[in-house]
Amino acid sequence: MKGEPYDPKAIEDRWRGFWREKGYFRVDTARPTNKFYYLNMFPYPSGYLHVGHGRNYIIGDAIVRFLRMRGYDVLNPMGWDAFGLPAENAAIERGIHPRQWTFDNIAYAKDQFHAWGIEYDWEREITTCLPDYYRWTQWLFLKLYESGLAYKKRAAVNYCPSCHTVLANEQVVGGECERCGTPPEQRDLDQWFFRITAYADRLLADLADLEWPEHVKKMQENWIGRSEGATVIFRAASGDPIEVFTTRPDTLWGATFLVLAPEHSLVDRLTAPNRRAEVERYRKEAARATEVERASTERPKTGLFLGSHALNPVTGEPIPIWIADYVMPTYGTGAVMAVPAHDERDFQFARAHGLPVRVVIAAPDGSIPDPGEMNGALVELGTMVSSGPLTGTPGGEAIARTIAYLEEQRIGRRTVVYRLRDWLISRQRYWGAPIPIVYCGRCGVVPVPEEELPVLLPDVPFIGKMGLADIPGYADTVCPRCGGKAKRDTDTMDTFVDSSWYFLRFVSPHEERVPFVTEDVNRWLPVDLYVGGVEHAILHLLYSRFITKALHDLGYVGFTEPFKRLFTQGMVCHTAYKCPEHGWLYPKEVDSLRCTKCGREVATSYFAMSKSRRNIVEPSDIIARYGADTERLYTLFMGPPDRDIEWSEDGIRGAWRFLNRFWHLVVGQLPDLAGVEGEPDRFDPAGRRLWQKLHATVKKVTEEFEEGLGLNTAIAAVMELANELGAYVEGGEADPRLVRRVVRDLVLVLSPFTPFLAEELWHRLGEKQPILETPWPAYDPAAVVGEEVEIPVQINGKVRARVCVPVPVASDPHALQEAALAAREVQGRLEGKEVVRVIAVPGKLVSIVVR
RNA sequence: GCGAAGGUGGCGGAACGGGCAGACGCGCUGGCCUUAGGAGCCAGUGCCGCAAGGCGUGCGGGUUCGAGUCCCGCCCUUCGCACCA
Repeated sequence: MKGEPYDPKAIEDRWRGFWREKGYFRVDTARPTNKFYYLNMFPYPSGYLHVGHGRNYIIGDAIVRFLRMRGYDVLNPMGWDAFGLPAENAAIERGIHPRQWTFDNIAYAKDQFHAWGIEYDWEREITTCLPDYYRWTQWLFLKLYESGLAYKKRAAVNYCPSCHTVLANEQVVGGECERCGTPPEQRDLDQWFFRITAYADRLLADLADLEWPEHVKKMQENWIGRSEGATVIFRAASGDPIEVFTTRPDTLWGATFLVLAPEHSLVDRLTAPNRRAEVERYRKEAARATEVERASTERPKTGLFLGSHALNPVTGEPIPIWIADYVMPTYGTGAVMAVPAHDERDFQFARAHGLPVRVVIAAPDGSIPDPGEMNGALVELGTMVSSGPLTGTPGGEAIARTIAYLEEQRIGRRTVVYRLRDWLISRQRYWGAPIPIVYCGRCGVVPVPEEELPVLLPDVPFIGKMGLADIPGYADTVCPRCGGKAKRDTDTMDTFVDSSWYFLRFVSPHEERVPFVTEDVNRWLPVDLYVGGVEHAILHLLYSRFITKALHDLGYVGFTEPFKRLFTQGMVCHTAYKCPEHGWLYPKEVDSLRCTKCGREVATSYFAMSKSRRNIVEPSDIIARYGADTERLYTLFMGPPDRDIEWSEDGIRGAWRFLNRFWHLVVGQLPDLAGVEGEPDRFDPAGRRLWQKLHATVKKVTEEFEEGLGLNTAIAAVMELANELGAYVEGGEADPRLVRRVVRDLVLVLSPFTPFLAEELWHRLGEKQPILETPWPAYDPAAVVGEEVEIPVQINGKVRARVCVPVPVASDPHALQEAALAAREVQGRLEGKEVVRVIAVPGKLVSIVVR
């Protein structure tokens, strides 16, 4: 290859500083004319960012550059989710303070963004671990406290013994601690909760209006888990009322026993004296079983009779009361009425323990099965039988009429139950925002007055795993109300509280009197496009929605949803090597698929990049070899942004080669383009094809940015155009005005993907106005269509010929049909055949059926 | 078990509301250039076949002039949820 070589290092060093100097990524939030709030989920600063993290921000930077060229005032801020356990754990390992570890990482990550050509308005930077931010996290806590949405209660909570702290329900994933994989223990502790359940119905209903991926909405819907049914009151022989929740009140006449969770508060009172020892033993075992064991469907249903009875409120019959660990203490009322004939779990339980089965719903065919013969529950709705006054009620009305009956008889009521639990936010760790509460012997629980915020994290040398309770003197304070001696709450808040409102702070990050200015956030939010990983589908996204709604109800914001449109990008996977003896290996520890330490064969597999699997690719290596533009282009090209993709060394070379070809193509044309002005107006056939391709390409790229975000195909389209331009200039007789126009537009449409290369070539083309001040190229829909189209002709369903016809002919069915039938190739094929039918689809094809 | 997404060349992946399957890129093959190549350039590349032609989008049916795309019945993968009463 002749000519000046493509030197990404020199080019990238030249332009990186330029964009920052020009302040292209700053926006005046006070006076937007055409606002767009683009937001990437902010990173947790845990060491350096790898190319997988890069994907998120590269997608964002490309979109933001596009939007700027389209004339939007784009707010595209960045910050750091800087509190949290990993910082403490890393600090313990390295013997340094979490603050230092965090700020070192932040400094490094900022350099990485800069190297990638990803620019933000760093004057808007938010760091959640700084007092000027967490002061407002504490303010948020106080507002929720004042309105009754933050409360403290003693409850059985998940405690992670490895992380030394309690966890929210959402942070127990598949029965394990979300962070470290340890199964949490149940502990009875006094903890702070946010009353997210008060918003369950709205969190569910408002999903409908969000432009979010369906599966993410579904996950939230499942998590909230609404079910409709009835509460029914049974009365124990002791006189105690036992409330149960059921979605099938119509089966009440078939309830032949009750089952309580072992933790149910009435178990003590309902246990017969002679069964007490056994019951205690069972309860202990249930408490010991992990959540996963207990929730396993495989497990046989164990249970124990308490030795007492309750009355079925509609039949008046005494039925036995059992406890069983398949009944969850936290769902519904923690007690169920068992209807073995019509519920699969109850059926299994009844069969296992010899309990009676009574059929009260007819089978779909109208028959009434013999309970002794049944080998499964009859769960479909059906006509009620043997059900006292409601006997004969058809399945469609059964539930509603039973509820009406229960309400009339005052033995039950319509009830809606949610699976969602209140959000447990206390954490017994150091690196978080202290809970701004004081406990006074005289005044009780006293919130720290707003004007005394922030309650500062004590600045102490970091000596290991500890919470604020371990720091001498921290808890000692005076009561803000009476001035007497008092103790501070020694817990910090879940870091998801920090991130549940940061998108508000970005609009006015330096505001010192309030966390955000209502008028300003109302102008900028909801976020127009929020991009991040699907791993936050429930946690962060649900919490943020809740906090937004709460702030709305308190009058602080005028909107009820934080993120109008959500896009979840896929993860970047890479080969991981595992030696049977030495565990995960770095690629350099593997030679010919054998471990260099022990020579044993290693297992290879693909996983999302992570430090623990030692399969990350470092951006600095890639940038040193190929430049940031190549990494950016490859990252976007290798697959659809919402899907997981596999990083490949060969693939990145493809991107590198394309940029080299493009560079040489454009640089090679520069001498011919000097002084060329004006738009092309007359075309030869090759020129006409190129002209059409140009408009089609601009259209394609524009639409991908505006709609589906299929940036991989947008890049493919740009490559096609570049290839065609190459062929056109090779072909001789090139019109310099056309070449100039195509080169210009190519550089512009490529600029969101490879901004350095684009800016350099743009400059060399003699353009005075930097790319980010230049409008995105327009396309002419008429030119996209072109003047002639090739129409395939099918004979009996197979493509046998192609005809080239002018557009007006192609769009007229009759003319198209005639043109196709007249074509020589077609004629030859039709000889001796009878044409049965001809279908001409304008602009698409002609299909001929022959016999 | 329930729900969602997906299954297309050797690989990553294209294909707007039924209308040319395999765009773009990787890899591979052949050639050119080079002292050299993990560089570059040119050509080829779904499969079978010398060819004409035939076969091809997980499997089996169906609708249609025409199906990767729609319908019915399965299989597999991934991800959620999972004794939720």
